[in-house]
Amino acid sequence: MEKIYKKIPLSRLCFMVVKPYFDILSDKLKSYGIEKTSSILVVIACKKQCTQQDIGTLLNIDKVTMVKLIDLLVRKNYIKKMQNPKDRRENLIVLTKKGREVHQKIEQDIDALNNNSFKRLSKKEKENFYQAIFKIENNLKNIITSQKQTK
Amino acid sequence: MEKIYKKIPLSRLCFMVVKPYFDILSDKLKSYGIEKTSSILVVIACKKQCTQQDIGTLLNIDKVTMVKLIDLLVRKNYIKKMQNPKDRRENLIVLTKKGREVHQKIEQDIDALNNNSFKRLSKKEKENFYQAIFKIENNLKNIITSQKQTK
DNA sequence: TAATAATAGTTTATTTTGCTAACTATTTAT
DNA sequence: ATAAATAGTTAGCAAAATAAACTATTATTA
Repeated sequence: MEKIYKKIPLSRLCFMVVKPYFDILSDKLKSYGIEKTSSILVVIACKKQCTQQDIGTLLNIDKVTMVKLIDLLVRKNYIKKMQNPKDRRENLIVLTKKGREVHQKIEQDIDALNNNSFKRLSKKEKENFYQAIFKIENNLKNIITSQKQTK
Repeated sequence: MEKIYKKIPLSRLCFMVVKPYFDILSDKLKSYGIEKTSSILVVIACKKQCTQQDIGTLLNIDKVTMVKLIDLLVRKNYIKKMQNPKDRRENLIVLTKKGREVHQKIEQDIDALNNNSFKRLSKKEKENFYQAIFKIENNLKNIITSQKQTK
C-alpha cells in the first residue's frame, strides 16, 4: 500500500491531507463564514499590518483571488483596508475589533485541529514534518525559478 | 516566519507543496494529456486490476469525478474498462499496451520530480515525512468517522 | 422468495473556483 | 520626461467540485 504512495505524485499524496483537513475545519468555522479565509485572518493577526500582496506571497495566493477573499472579510466586518500614505497603491489590511475577537476563537479551533492531526507523532516527528514541508516548498520554488530563467 | 506556518491550517500549509508540485508536473506531462490523471494511471499499473471504486478510495476521489477521469483515460486509449463477470456492476480497469508505455515514461517523470522535491532531505527525514503524512491522514479519517457516528 | 438495502457506475445540472487579460492609479527606473 | 514596474481591481471564461436522481446489479432479510 505505502509503496504505491511513493510512486504517485507528491501533490496527490499531500492533497490527501489537505482535503479531509479542510472539510473538518470548514465544518468547524462555518458559523463565522470564513471557511476559505481563515489562513488570511491568521496572517493578518500575526503581522499586524500587511498588504494584500504580502499575504498572497506568503500563502501563495494570486492577487485576483486575494481581492475576492479580502472583500469577503471586509463585508464580514472582520478587517478593513486602509490606503498606505507612504505608497498609495497599497492597502494596509488590519483587523477590526470584531475581527480580533473572531481570530481569537478560530485560532483555538485551528490549533486544536492541528494537534489532533499530529496525534501519535512525537514532538520530534512533528518538527521534522514541518521542516520537510519547508524544504520541499523551497526545492519546488527553486525548480520554478530555474525554469523561468531558461525561458 | 515559520511561526506563522504553525498557526495556519495544516491544509493551507500542505497546499503550498501541492500547488507548485502540480504545476511543475503538469508542465512535464502535458504532452500526454494526463495532468489530472497521472496518479490514477500509477495506481492502475501498481494494482494490475482494480475497480473505479478501488482507485477512488485509495486516492480519495469521489465516484462522479472518477467517471470523468476514467473516461479521459479511455479516450486517450491508455486504459480499458471491462465488466467484471463475477460482479457485473463493476468495471475492471486495465492498462492498454499504449497505457503501459506511457506509464513507464510518466513513472520516471514523477520519480524524478519526487526526488527533486526531497533534495536536501536525508533518507531518514524523507521516510519520516511519509510516515507523518500517513499518520496525519489516518488521524483525520478517524475524526471524520467519529463525527459521522455522532450524527 | 419477494421485497428491500446497498453498491458500482453514470448523467445532468448547479455552483464554485481559478486563470487570463485588460484596466486604473501610483511609484520607480532610465 | 518617459517608460517600466507594482498594487489592486474588474470582467469573463473554462475547469472543477458537489449534489441529486438515475440504471443495473448484488446482498440482505422478513
